[in-house]
Amino acid sequence: MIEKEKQHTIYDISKKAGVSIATVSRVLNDSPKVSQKTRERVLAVIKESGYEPNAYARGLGSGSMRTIGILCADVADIYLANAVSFLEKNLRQNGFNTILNCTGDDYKTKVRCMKAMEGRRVDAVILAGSQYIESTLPKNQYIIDVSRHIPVMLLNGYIKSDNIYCNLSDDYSAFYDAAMELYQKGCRKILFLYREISYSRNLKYKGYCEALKDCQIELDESLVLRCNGKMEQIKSQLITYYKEGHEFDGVLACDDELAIGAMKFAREIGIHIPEELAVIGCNNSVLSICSSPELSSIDNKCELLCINTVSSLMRLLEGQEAVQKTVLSTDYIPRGTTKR
Amino acid sequence: MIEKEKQHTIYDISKKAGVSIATVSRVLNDSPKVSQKTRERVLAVIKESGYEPNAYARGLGSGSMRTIGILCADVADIYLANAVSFLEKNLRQNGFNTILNCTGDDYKTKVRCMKAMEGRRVDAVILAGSQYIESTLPKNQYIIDVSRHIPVMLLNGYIKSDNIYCNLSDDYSAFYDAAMELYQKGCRKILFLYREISYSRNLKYKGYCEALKDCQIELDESLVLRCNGKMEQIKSQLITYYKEGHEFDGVLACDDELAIGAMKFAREIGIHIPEELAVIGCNNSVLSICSSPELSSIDNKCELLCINTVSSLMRLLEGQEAVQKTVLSTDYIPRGTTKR
DNA sequence: CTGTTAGCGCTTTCAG
DNA sequence: CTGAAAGCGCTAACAG
Repeated sequence: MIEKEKQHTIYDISKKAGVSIATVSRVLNDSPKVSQKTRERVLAVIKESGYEPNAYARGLGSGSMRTIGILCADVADIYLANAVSFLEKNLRQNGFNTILNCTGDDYKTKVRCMKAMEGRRVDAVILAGSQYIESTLPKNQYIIDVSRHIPVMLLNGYIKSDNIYCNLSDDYSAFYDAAMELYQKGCRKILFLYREISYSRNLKYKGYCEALKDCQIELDESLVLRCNGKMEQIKSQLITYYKEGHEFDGVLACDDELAIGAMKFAREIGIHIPEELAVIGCNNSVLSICSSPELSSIDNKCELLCINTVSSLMRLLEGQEAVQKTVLSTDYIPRGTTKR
Repeated sequence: MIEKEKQHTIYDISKKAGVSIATVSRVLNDSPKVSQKTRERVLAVIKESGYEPNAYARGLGSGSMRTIGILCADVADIYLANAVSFLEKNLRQNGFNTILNCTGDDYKTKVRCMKAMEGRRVDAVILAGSQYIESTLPKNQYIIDVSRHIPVMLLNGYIKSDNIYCNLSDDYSAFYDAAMELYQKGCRKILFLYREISYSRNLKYKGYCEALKDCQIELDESLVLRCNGKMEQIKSQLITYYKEGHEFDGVLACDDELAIGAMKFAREIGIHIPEELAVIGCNNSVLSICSSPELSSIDNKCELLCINTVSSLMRLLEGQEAVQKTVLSTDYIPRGTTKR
């Protein structure tokens, strides 16, 4: 273990440049009230010594370390990975760093991480993914608590409360339209696949139900199936389900992995896609173009959602107003699994 | 915009609990020299008021905010997303938060982000992915500079220098073996697909070359192809390449997406996989099981790499020694694209 | 334009 | 076991 070299402070710089620390601070913060000459001298010293201002001290002094907290269930999830990537890059362009927490689905962990973000005095927190919205109001209190201090941005979640700002994709319409699409392709028994109950899942489900209703198909609850785990498990779960005697000619899945799991099930059983079974996924992830036939999916405009979120946030942080709820419409991307 | 509620400080707590701030601080840091009674009283006040200690101030006082910086090219990349997910969860279990920067491939941005991490006085930085190692030594100076202050952990990169610790998968052997596998399946013209030149890519390439040599196949440089972009672009790039008259009966790709791009090319042209063309990818990502046939791939033990990295780091931060270079062997995962 | 100085909220000796 | 007080490195009035 080598000896840590001590890092320079503003005092070192001020001494070397022959000015006060205030002047150095002004230079660091691009204050206009520094003469060109002084500024240059200070900058030269800074460059030469490789000085980086201590962010803690800056944060303490100014009340902000220009940091945003992002919570997501797991960045290993493709959709969330994309979201975090867009968010982080956007935030950094605006001069903010991001602290990331992958909280998983455990409620206690979510709450703990959220509280910890407060301790770190982040300037705002972004909750990415609808997993953060609990079905009962009191369980959402942990979000509202934080919003009393700093803005909370929800990505694909909605809570109506002060200082909470929501950007979501129109999952309801997306699934209404997708179910309609399947109906028009001739499907009459449409399997609805989901993972966890979540705010977003419920909207999707409602869209699905409403479409069935409008097509005068009675809702068959046995066609609403919850799946867990990775591809292989999804597949085998469906095989079991099928062998129990359930029949279906269409699949509407809450994410692309579920949809591909269904395709793998079909291949194993010998059901033809799209002739005997049409499939629509969601998120329009890279997975959808890996399979063959390629998977029809729903593009929920992740990037746009993220851009909106960051720009709202920047506005808020500058003391301006922002819209509390923005719903973005989605695009249906037809591919091979619905071709007939 | 609502009024930000002012957050509690250690003074509020000390006043309410009728003790000095030093005592509160001791309670916060689990110091043994506080009487049980006092501790309980203080804890009660803390809980009741929802107080969270200010991390900046803590960092300033103690010299550490228990934060690790992670740089990666892009978390939207499946492999890196997995790595970041494993790293973050592991770090948090050890009481560390992580600041994430998706730097992209631009050298200047990498350097800037690395310097910024110093300013934030992170306790260490982890460079995830071999994109951070430049081919010429002076360009790696920016990494060495930081390592003078804090440990730098490389994931899939190697620089021999003090206070830099490297965990890598054995890409050389992985690709040597994979090329051998293709040879044994009868391939004689093996296309090597890569994206950027990187430390890892070079090892893979060496493995490929060495295997060819041992099989007494002369290296055909026209079979070493650099691809860019997403699946569609990879596919069309290969179509062009093929139409230019290049022939090959095997593909060895530096990541799964490239491999699947090759599969899509083959499907479009009408080349049968695996009969006429065998394909091996790398990373054993979820993509490899989405395609049909499923893609043979190389499992490079991402999780193990991350666990090792974090545990080395924790050891270092406690002042203990750690191994400077650890190479993990990989697993070849045979699937449908190499079945003959 | 520049310097002085009082915090920011916590940690950490040093006394008691 | 507990408290007082000196920093930690920077920001932001306030004076000049």
